[in-house]
Amino acid sequence: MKASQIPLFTMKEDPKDAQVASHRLLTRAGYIRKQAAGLYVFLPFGYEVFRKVEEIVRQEMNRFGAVEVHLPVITPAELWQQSGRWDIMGAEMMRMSDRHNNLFALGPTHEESITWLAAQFLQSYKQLPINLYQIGTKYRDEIRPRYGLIRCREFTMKDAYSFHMSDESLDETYQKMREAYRAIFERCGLATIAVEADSGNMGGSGSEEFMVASEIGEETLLLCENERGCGYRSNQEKTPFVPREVYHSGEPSPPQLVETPTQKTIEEVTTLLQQDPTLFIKTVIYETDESVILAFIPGDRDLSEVKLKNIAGGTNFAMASAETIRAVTGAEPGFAGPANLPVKDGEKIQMKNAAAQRVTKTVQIFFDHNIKNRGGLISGANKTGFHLKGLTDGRDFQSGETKDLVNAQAGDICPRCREQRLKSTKGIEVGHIFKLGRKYTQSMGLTVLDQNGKPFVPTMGCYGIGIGRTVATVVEQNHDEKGIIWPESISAYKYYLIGISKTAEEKALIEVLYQNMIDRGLSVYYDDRDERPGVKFNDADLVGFPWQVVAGKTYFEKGLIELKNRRTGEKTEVKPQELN
RNA sequence: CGGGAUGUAGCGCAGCGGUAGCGCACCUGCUUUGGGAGCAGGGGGUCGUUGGUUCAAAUCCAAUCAUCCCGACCA
Repeated sequence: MKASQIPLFTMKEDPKDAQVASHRLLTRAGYIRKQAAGLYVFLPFGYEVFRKVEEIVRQEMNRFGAVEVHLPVITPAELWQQSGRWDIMGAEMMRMSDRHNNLFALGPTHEESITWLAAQFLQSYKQLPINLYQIGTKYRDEIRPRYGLIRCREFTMKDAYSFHMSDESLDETYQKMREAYRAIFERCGLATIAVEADSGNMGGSGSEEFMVASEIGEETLLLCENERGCGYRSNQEKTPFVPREVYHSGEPSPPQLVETPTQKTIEEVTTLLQQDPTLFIKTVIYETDESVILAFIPGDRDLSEVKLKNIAGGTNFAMASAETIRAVTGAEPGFAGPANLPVKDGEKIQMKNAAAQRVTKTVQIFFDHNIKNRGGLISGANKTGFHLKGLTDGRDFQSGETKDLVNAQAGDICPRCREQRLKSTKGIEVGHIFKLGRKYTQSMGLTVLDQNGKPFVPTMGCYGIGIGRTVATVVEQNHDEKGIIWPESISAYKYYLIGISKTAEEKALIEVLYQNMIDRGLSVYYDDRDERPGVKFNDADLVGFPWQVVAGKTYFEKGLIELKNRRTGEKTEVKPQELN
């Protein structure tokens, strides 16, 4: 292809709304263009790369036994209502209606759709296992689209869904998908880290995420430290908390009220009372449409919202409003604690919601493992302006069956080997594999007949890769101050041909060289613009094809071209026939 | 949705009550041609939108929309 056929869309200056390397460079080099927040046009080079990634994904999925289909982007509301996600998905799901006022959603994901499809033709255990996938457009009305292709509202995902008669069969496919994912990312030139992950609102049991280590990563990963480590890798959301040192009790004493008129945070109260934050009980209050949730955790640590949400369940999980806090503690926010709490676990209370309607919510109370059987603790007194000292589990409050509620962090003990410390790194999620279980097959009513002729509800797996995000993370990992450095496997073109000619005769010679390369089936982009050499060199570096071919003086004199490796900068003079 | 910031030519920006400007890009011509050329000429903007204040608004005020950054969702 020539510049006169596919123009370059390069820019000299960074667009001001692009913050991260991939967004900046993909825009400047003319691969993508933003049309609205989280909505991007793929320009010719960008679409070429996109299709290369897609093709690698397709090949590997096929190789590992998956079958490609294509599902509609517009999905009828009934499917979502059947699974119960029409309400749960909330504003993230873009909705629309047709001329008959039938409701639809622009599919943010396709579990319902594929399960509906499976129910159309799956009848017998003999048809299982089966793994169906598609490469399709998804719509998610993200609260905050960000970082160019990394977080879009319209994006392309390869999503695969497998159906099985047994957990063993699911496990087998799950392992195959894991291998396929490794192969895909490796072929794309991406270094990924597979970590244990939380399943989020997808439901199901096991799941792993494929992460690309990056400073702009939105996930925190915890890894078992160094070579002696056990290899444990997990998303912080999922990592069980194992404290570095056992939490000890404080001085035993009867409960004592202390005045803390303005001190609300743990930090303020520790300063006032001159006590270690580990002796505090931090109270965190959340609410859902159905319940008010109180969590009690060690004062020096942060609550894991994901863990709490998974334990508590419910819809529209969010921090409790000040009004709710007053309703359950009888005090202003900042003075809540487990002792003298006016409400009990499981109690139903009347309160007003944000729309000032009267609602009934159930109180749920959870204690972290590290509160159990301890004494001499300090916490809010459920009385505005006061805290309580000398609190003891079993006497002043009942921790009952405790939970893991705390976010693990770097420096904590590895929950698997229980020896090494964890270290942390930031990561971008490019792929995610789940063991989904029967959540969708059950709700969508998918059954097949088993060996005994009895109806059986198959179990499911699902496996996703963000195509555009993969492109973006490749750029995050492969660039320098001059531009992008594409791995050969997904570069739009292999060679960037720069002709430097002073006369029409010379230009004609380069044209012949280009034609020869094309005739030999080489992937080459010829910059035939009438620009000065410097302009072309800079654009070649910016768009980042792996090899630059310069045809100039040495070509006219000796018939040799200069071959430059974009990554290493290494230059050699070769005969054109040597290119492949 | 909360907190912060920004909307002026394709891109990056200045102007902050008195006729709309700069650099790059673009068009024409000449000269140039191995790391973002020079000269000369030229085209292009209802100053995000709506309303207000004023003799006069890009500029002041209000509302609204959009975009970006920081927090809760996800490939």
